[in-house]
Amino acid sequence: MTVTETQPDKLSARDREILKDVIATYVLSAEPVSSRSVAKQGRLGLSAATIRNVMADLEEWGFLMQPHTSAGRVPTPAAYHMFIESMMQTRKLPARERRYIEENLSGAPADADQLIGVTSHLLSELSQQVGIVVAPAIGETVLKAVDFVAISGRRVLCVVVSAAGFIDNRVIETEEEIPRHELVRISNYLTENFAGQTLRQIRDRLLRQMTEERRQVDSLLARTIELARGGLDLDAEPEVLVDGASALLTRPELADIQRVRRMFEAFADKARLVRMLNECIKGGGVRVLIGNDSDLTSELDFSLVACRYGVGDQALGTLGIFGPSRMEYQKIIPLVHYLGQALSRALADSFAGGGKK
Amino acid sequence: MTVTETQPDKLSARDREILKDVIATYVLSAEPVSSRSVAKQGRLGLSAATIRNVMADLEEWGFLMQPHTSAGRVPTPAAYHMFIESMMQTRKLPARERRYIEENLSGAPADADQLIGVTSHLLSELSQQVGIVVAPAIGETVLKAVDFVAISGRRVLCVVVSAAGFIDNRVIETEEEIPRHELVRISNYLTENFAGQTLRQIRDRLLRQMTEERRQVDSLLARTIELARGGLDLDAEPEVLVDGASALLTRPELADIQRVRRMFEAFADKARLVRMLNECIKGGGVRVLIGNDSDLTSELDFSLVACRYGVGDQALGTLGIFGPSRMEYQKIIPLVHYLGQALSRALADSFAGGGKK
DNA sequence: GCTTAGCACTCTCGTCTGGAGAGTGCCAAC
DNA sequence: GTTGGCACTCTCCAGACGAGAGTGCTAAGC
Repeated sequence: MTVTETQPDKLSARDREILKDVIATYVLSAEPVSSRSVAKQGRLGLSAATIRNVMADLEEWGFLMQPHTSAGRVPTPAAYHMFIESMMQTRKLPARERRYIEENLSGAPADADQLIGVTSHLLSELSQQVGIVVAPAIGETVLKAVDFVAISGRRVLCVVVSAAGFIDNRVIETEEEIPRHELVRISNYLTENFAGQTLRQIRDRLLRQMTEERRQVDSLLARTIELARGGLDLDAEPEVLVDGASALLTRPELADIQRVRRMFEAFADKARLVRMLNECIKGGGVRVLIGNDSDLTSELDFSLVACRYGVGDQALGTLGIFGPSRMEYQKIIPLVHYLGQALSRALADSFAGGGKK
Repeated sequence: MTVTETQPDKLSARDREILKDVIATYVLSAEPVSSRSVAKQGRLGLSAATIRNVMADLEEWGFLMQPHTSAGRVPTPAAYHMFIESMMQTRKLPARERRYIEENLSGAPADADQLIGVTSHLLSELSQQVGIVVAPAIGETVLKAVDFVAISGRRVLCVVVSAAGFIDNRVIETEEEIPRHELVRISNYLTENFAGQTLRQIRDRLLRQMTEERRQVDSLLARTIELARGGLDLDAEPEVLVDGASALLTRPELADIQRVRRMFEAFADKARLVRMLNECIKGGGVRVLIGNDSDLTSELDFSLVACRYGVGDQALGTLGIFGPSRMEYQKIIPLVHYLGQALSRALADSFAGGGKK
C-alpha cells in the first residue's frame, strides 16, 4: 500500500487471460487460486511456472494479492473493475429467469409498494445475494390523488396516491374538527388542481399562496393548506427494503460471526444504505461499487451492483444487489439491469391505468 | 430421556435455594455452573461437596444437566419453569424504564401501525432480545371508517381504518369504472352503517343481503358489495414485526453460524411465528414458552415470553420477546407485561379520539 | 445421619510438535 | 521467452501433553 505500483497502460492479451481465469476460479471456489490450478485448466497451454511469473506481475500491478506468502492469489477490487469494464462478456439473462420475473411482477393488480416488495425478493432469490430496493423519496413523488378520512375528533388520515402507484398514509391532527363533507371537498380540490405535480412543488405553491393572499384566505383554503402541510411531509426517509440476508449466511465469507453482525447492523442503518446507493448511482445504467469504493462495501469487503428505476424519464428509486465482492458479475449485472427495467415497466403499466390484460 | 425420573412432589427449601443460585449464575455467565462456584457465593453456608450432592439429585430429577461428564451444570427448561412459577420474585419495572416507554408511546399523534412499530423496538431495546409484535388479524378488526379512492380506470384504492387506529390499504380492480362521486357515496354508506362491527361480520352481512335480495339489488348496492368484497379481504396474513435480531449476535449462544442461520430463517417464516405466538397465548396474562415447549423454541433452545394486547375486552394482537432460554425472566416478564398494557392503553387513547393532551 | 475434606478420575482446552501438502520464487537449462 | 526442478515458506491437521476445572465417591467428623 505504501508503494505506488507502476501499472502498465494495457495488459498483454496473455496477462488478461490469466487474470480472467484467476477471477473465474476464485468466484467459484472462494479460495486463493494457485498458478498450478490455472495451468491445469489447460485453456492457455502454459505451464504453472509461466503462469506463476505472470501472476507475480499482476500482483505487483495491484490486480492480485496473497493472503500469506505461500498461498494462492485473490483478485483485488481493481481486478474486478477491469474484469467488468473490459474482460467480461455479459450474457443475456436466461429466458427462464426473464419469464419468472415477468410472471411475478405482472401477477396481481398490485399497488406499487407490493411491486417493490416482490422486486426485492426477486433480486435476492435470483442472485442468492441480498436484494435492496429504495422506494421513491416522497418529496419527488408525482401526485395522482389525495384523500382525507376523518378518524375521530381532530384526527384525519391523509392518503396520498402517487402517479406511479405508491400509497402513503399518515395521521395528522388538525387545529379544529373538520366536518366530513369538507374533507371530501378538500381532497377533490387538491386532487383536481394539483395532480401531476410533485409533492414538493405542491407544498411550495400552497405556501406561496398562503403568504401572498394572507388577508383573503377563506377558511376552506386555510384548512386545505393546513391539511396539505401535515399530510405532505417531505422529510420522511424513503423506505428501504432489504431481502435475503439470511441466504448469505451459508457463504464462507460470512463464517465469522463478527462480520455477520456488522452486516446486519449495516442493514439496520437505512439512511447509510440510501447514501451508499446514491453514491453508487450517479449516472444511468448499472453501476458497480466494489470493496473500498465506499465505506460500507469496504468495511465488509462487499460489492454493490445497482441501477435506477423509474417511469419514463423520471427516476423514482434505486434497486441493487449487495454481497461479497466475489460474485458472478456477468450474471448479476444483467439481472439487476433486467429487474430495473422490469420494475419500471410494471410501474408504467400500473400508471397507464386500466387492466394489464 | 429413556428413564422416567422419580420427581419429588416438592423440593426441600435447600434444594430450591441451590437451584435458584445455579439459575442465577448461569443466566449471567452463560457457562456451566460448578458446585464450587455456588459454594463460594457463600449465601447458603454449605461446602462444595454438599452442594455437589444436591446438584446430583437435581440432575436426577431433571432440573439440571451436564454438557459433559466433568463440566458444571446447566438448568433445563423444567428448571426455568419452576423458577418462574414459584421461585422468582418479579420486580416491578424500574421507573426509569416505565417513563421511557411512556415517552415513546405517547409521543407522536401516531397511527396504530406506528405504535406497534415503536413497541417492537422498545421490546428489543429494553430486553436486548428479539422483540416481536403481531398486528391484529384483519378479519377481527372493528371498522371505524372505509374510504375508496379512484386511482385510474377500474382501479380503486380501498382504505380501511380500524377502531383501534390500524390502517389497511389495498388496491382492487372493479368490473367497470365507478365514478368518483359514487365512490364517496359508497364509503359514506359503509362507514355510517357498518362502523363498530368486525370486518368479518360486515362481509357476512353483505353477502347475506346479496343472496336474500338478489332480485332487487340496485346498482349502488351491487357496487358496494363488489368493493367491500375486494377491499375487506380477510385472508391476508397478519403483519408481524421482528426487531433487534442483530443485537443477539453478540451472545455466546449464537457463536455458531448455523444457529444464526436457523434463527433468521425462523424469523422469515412469519406464519410459523404467528402459530408459535398463538400456541403460547392461550389464556390471559404473560405466558412463557421454554425450550422444548414448541417446535421453534426447541429447535433453537430459545424461549418466548408473550402476552396479548387489545382495547377493552377485545384482544387485538400479541407481543413478546424471543431469545435464548437463558434470560432474566424476573426482568423480562414484567417488561412484557408492562409493554402489553402500555400498548393497549396507547391504542385506547387513540381510539377514544381527540388529542391526548 | 447429615456434612465435609480428600482424592482419584474424567473431560476440555490450549499449546506444542512434527509431518504432509500446497504454493511460491528463483535458477538454470532448453 | 518458456519450463522443469528445487528449496523455502506457510498453513493445516493430528497427536501428545499438561493444566485446570469439575465431578463422584469414600471415609472421617460433628
